[in-house]
Amino acid sequence: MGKILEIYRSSENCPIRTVLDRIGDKWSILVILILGEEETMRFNELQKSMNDISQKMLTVTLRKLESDGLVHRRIFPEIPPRVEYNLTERGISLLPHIHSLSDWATKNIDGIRRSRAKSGN
Amino acid sequence: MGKILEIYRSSENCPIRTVLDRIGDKWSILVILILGEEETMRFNELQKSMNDISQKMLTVTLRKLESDGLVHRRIFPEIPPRVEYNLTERGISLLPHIHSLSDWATKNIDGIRRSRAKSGN
DNA sequence: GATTTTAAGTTACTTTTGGTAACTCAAAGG
DNA sequence: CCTTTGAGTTACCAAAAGTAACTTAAAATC
Repeated sequence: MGKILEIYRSSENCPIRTVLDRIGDKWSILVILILGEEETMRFNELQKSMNDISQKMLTVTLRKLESDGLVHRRIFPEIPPRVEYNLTERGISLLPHIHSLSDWATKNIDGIRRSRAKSGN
Repeated sequence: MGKILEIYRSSENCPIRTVLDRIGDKWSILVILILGEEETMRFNELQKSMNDISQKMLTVTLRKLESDGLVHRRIFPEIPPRVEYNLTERGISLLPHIHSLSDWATKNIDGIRRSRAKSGN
């Protein structure tokens, strides 16, 4: 029995699940990757660059990332409002791991699509 | 504008999203990590080691992983039935990336918990 | 000076995904 | 003949994600 499995069994306090439950949602990883490329972005810029996320889901996603200390939110007291987002130190430290995942995805997507087709999607 | 963002914008065929939409669900990464440690496991062994997944969700998760060619399913024609699961080559090639993510999670969990507490969870 | 535009959200509502509990199947054991 | 066993289904209920319309206050347009 490996170390990871033992941690999992005490599932109350399992770090991996605590973290993955959050960034394992539909949009978080995407936001982190985008902010990793663009440094600083405003709300609408982010939304356009994701191109199919709703305002509500972007708000929810950013608030979660903010509360985990992965993304920083800076409000300018202007009208119309201006809010800028960027990765925190912690968010930046997560980037390479997500990049290695997305590199894997790019390399394996053809094989995966073929598998899905065989099994009737 | 980086390469990744351009790929995202053509979101129909984006490899990263196609893959993450699947393994970004609640249980897939967990199953992959466990099968990475135990080599071969039966359905009920998997369920016990996850400790709070329902039969239905384990079935659904395994079927998706199978159809992506990440997990192999071997049925023994016995009664009561016996079904053994293990990672495929492709599944094994994904393991190190998931491990690096979970190492990050372990290192950062304390800081993340502190952030969450500050923001009122 | 009334109307529209603008950025960054809310709110109320619908649809999809996840979760629970009970049921199935066919043979072996008591 | 009734229960147990492993690997699931099925029918049902709750939670998360998605949609469309609304909000807010100033500045720009008519």
